[in-house]
Amino acid sequence: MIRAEAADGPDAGVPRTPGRLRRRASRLLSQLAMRSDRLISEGLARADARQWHYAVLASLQEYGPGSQAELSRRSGIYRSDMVAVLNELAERDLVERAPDPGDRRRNVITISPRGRRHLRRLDKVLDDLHEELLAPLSPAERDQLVQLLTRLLDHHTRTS
Amino acid sequence: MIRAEAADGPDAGVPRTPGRLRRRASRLLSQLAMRSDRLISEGLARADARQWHYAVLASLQEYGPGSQAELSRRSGIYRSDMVAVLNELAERDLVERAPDPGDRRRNVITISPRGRRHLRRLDKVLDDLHEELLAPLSPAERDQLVQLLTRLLDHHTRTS
DNA sequence: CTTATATCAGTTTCACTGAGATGA
DNA sequence: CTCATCTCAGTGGAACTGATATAA
Repeated sequence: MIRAEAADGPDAGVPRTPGRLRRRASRLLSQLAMRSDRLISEGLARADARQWHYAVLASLQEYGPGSQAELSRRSGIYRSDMVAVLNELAERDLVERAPDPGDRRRNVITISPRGRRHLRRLDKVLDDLHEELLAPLSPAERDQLVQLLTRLLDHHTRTS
Repeated sequence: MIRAEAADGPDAGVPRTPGRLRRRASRLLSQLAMRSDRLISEGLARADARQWHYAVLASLQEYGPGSQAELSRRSGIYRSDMVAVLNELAERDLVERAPDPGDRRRNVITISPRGRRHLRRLDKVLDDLHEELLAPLSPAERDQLVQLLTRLLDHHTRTS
C-alpha cells in the first residue's frame, strides 16, 4: 500500500507549501492551453477549418490586406508555415494571393467575399466554443481573465 | 502601399468587433502558454533540468511515493513517457525505483535526499522565473489569475 | 477473462531552422 | 552589398497511439 502523505518519513514536521506544483502559473497555463487548443481545434475541424485559417481570415478582416510577412506578424504564424496555410485558403477561394505591383518580392493577400462568409461562420463556431471553454466564469471574470492574459502577453511580446 | 484599414472596401460602414482576434481567450492562452513554456524550459535547462523533472519531483514531495501510473496521473505526463523521465531521474539518484512487494506489477518511486535538495534548487529557479513571467501583475492580480486558471482547469479535467 | 501496469517502438503535430531564389 | 520576402525541405521536442509482457 502506498501512502498518500509521507507524514512520518524524513519530511515529518517539515513545513512545506501545499499545492506548490498545482498552483504554478506556468503549469496552469500550459495545461489549460492544451485543453483549450484541443477543444477549439476539434470544434473547428467539425466546421472543416483550422485555427490558422481563422487567424489569417480574422486578421485580414480586422486589419485589411497584407503581405505574407505582414500576416505572419499579425497572426503569429511562422512565415515558413504561412505558405501552406495560404495555399489551403486560396485553394478554397477564401483569399486571393496577387503579386504586389509596388514591391515585387511581396504577395498581397486579400480576403474574398466567400472568405468573409466563411469567417462569419467560424466566428459563430468560436463563440460557442468559448462559451464552453469559459463556462465556469461569470462575464466579469471572463473580462478579467482576458485583461490579465492580454497584459502578460503584451509585456512578453514587447520584451521579446 | 497596403492599407491598414479597409475603410473604403466592401466593408465600408460595416460594423465589426475590433480586436476580436486579439481578444479571443483561446488565442491568448495558447500564445502566452508558448512564451511561458519557453521561458520556463530555458530557465530550467540552465539549471540542468526539465519541466518534467520538476513535475515528478514536486509531486513526489507533495503527495508522497507512488507507482508510475500514479505519478503519471498526478503530473500529467504520459505513462509512456514517464519511463524515460524516471530513467533520467534515477540515473542521477534523484529518485529510487523499487518493485512494490504488495503488487508486483508496480514500481514504487521514492524521492531521494539528493532529489529533495535538487527540488529545493529548482523551486528557487522557478520562483525567479515566475517573477519574470508575472512581472506586470500585482500580487493580488497574480492570485486572481491563478484562481481563474485553476477554476477553468478543474472544470475541464472534471468534465474530460 | 478482464483489467492495470511498465515498457518500447512508432506516428503525428507543430514551432522552428536553414538555405535558396528573387528583388528592394 | 545589405536586407526583406517567399518558398521548401528538414529538425527536434512533445503529446499521443499501439502493442507486448506481466501480474492482479
